[in-house]
Amino acid sequence: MSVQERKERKRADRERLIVATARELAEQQGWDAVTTRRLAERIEYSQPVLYSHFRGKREIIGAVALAGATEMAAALRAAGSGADDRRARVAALARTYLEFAERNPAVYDALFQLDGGLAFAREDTPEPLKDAFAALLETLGEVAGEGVHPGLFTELFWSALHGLATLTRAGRLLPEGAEQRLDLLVERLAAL
Amino acid sequence: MSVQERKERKRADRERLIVATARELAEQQGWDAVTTRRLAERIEYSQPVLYSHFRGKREIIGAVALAGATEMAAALRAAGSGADDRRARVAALARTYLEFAERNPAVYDALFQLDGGLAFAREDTPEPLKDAFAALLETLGEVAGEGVHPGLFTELFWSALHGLATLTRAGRLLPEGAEQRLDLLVERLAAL
DNA sequence: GCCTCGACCCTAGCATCGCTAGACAATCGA
DNA sequence: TCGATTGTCTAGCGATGCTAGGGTCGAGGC
Repeated sequence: MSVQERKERKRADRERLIVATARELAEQQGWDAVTTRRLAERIEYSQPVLYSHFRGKREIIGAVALAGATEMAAALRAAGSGADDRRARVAALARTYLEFAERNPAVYDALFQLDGGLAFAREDTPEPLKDAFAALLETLGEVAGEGVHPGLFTELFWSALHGLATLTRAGRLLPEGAEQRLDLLVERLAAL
Repeated sequence: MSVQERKERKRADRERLIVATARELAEQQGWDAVTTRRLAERIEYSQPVLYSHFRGKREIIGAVALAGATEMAAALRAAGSGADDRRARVAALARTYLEFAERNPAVYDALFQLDGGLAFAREDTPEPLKDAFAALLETLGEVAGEGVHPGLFTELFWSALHGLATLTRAGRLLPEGAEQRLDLLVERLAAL
């Protein structure tokens, strides 16, 4: 069985390599540059190998998204840990979210802009995605305010963050006002 | 000169036909289905004709976006006119925005998701885009609150709307809570 | 130690994409 | 009426996602 195991390990390694390479390429040159040919060349295999791991490009994007979600959840949890009062915690959370989006645009796109074939807001939603939302909920749930459903409030706050992230990166909002918009968001939306 | 004029008129007609057809096709089957071949076939001309009007597919998307922006601005202005108090006006504005996004997903994508080669938040931003933002500003500016820059507040509110629109349509948010999220947004963000 | 068989991977190719060159036809001005 | 210009089409280029089919190489039985 050792032979079998070794093979499986190599396969798993290669799959991780594919995902990591796709992410790297996407961050460097954008998702448009992530073609199956280029990706295959970078991992030093032929194209069909990709299709032995994933159904198609969509699934590769989905895999990058899942890996990114795990990372994002961790970052969001780390953000609030240092702060003492709720206001600072919420502000840190929001700032961390926007920073993550800015520093990992390709991953952010894979998560929320592109079609990675992932299910959202459902029973069969992959665990990392649920967990990332849970990370938001942990901090935001306690500033939802009297009689407001924590989940619903988190969805709204998240939407605002998502809007800021995407519009800023697409050049629809100038980066200059970013800090002020963030302050205003926390000030108004959170029930402190 | 009449001959010249007739030609120019025909050209302009055809250009409008291209934009309208692209929009129609995109709304029916999504932007992926809007290929230069299919579009050419629908307008009953060959592909190169498209390139005599537009530099490429990007510009066609941009043209659809501009037409949509004009329409959106009109819808947003009409939204607030009926309401008497500021709260109702803001709520109507937000509802109209989200409805427009839901009913014209392809146009909304052309405006804010896809690359139509348009300049935003700059001097040379096309008039329709500026005007759509101005329509938001007219209603939202007066609920920005004491000492808050109206433009900045509008940007934030817009971001929230944009986040709600895109996340809902992408299946990231369930439509069930839409009404409550909208109410909460208006309640919290606007200084009434 | 050899030989068979199956897992693995690559070459080659398909349909489709955005875009363009060059030939052809129609129309205008002289 | 003829030449030139304008307009349009056919055909094709490179690139895309994806797949079929053949070949290679190593594991396991004798």
